[in-house]
Amino acid sequence: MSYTISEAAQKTGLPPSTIRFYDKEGLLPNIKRKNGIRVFEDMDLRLMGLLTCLKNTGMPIKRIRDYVELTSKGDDTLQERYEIIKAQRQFVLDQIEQLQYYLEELDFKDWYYNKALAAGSESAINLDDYEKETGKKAPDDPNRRD
Amino acid sequence: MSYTISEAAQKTGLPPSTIRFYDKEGLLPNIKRKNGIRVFEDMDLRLMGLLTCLKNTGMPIKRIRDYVELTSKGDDTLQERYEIIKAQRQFVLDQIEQLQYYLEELDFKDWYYNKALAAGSESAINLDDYEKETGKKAPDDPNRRD
DNA sequence: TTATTTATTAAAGTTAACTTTAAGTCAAGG
DNA sequence: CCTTGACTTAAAGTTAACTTTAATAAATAA
Repeated sequence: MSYTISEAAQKTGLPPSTIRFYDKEGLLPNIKRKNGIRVFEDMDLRLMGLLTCLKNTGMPIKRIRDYVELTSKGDDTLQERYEIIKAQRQFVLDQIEQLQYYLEELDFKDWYYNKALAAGSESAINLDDYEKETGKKAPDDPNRRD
Repeated sequence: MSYTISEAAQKTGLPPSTIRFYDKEGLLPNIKRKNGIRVFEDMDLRLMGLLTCLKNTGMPIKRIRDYVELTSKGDDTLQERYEIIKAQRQFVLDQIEQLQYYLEELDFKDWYYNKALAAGSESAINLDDYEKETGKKAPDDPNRRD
């Protein structure tokens, strides 16, 4: 199945301008052309899915291009490509861990505002209650007056 | 306890230039000054911790400033601040979910390159093996030739 | 055939979040 | 007192990842 750029945009969720930008940056090698107009195949759409994965997990475009270029060089580059994927996988694991840490900070704030709203004032809050009520340790509260 | 900007930088992990930038952007209200020089208190450092949490979970600086400004307006703004925190908390949950989805794509790639390296070539890979070996569904592979 | 829509390019513009620079001020050690 | 290092500001510069513009060409509908 073949697609125009606007169909590819539809299918991938990327605007046509971004697809052209990625093409120009070398992220989409071997896109076919018919009278100068890009013709996308399913393989291209699947590649864009991988690009989106790498991009949305924080890989810079330069590095994505490196990966794509290695891919087109064939089996000689398997090890190098594997290292890139492994590193990115670990990077995602680290990000999840960090987000889970930040989530705890926000959980505390959620508790804090629930308490404050129930009492009508922040000044009524006893931070020790957080550990008593949730079993979790309260993170440092910016509003605490030392 | 009081700190200079470089001590605050040390403690928060933010460079002094960034702390000054945040101050200028209104993210650090009421920083004390002594002869024009900033004097940071523990409360300020804890606020910076919250800023880092909000920033690193994707909140734009403008919105962080809104939140900080509401905070300094007192109990009248509790509900509004709570909405911001609730939304950010949900945003973090969504991010974690998305990262877990992308992780599956990278898990597949990890499997793929292990197989390819063992066989010495990508062409030897049978994608059906992924589901057989891991019980997980293989995501679309960009290298598949339809 | 003509009009409209969709495609193309190169180049310039945008945005967020800093960072660097330059010129000057303050504080501490010798 | 003088030098050295840390602090100050405003303003300009940087970077990544796009987006917009303008001018043009190809495809599609009437």
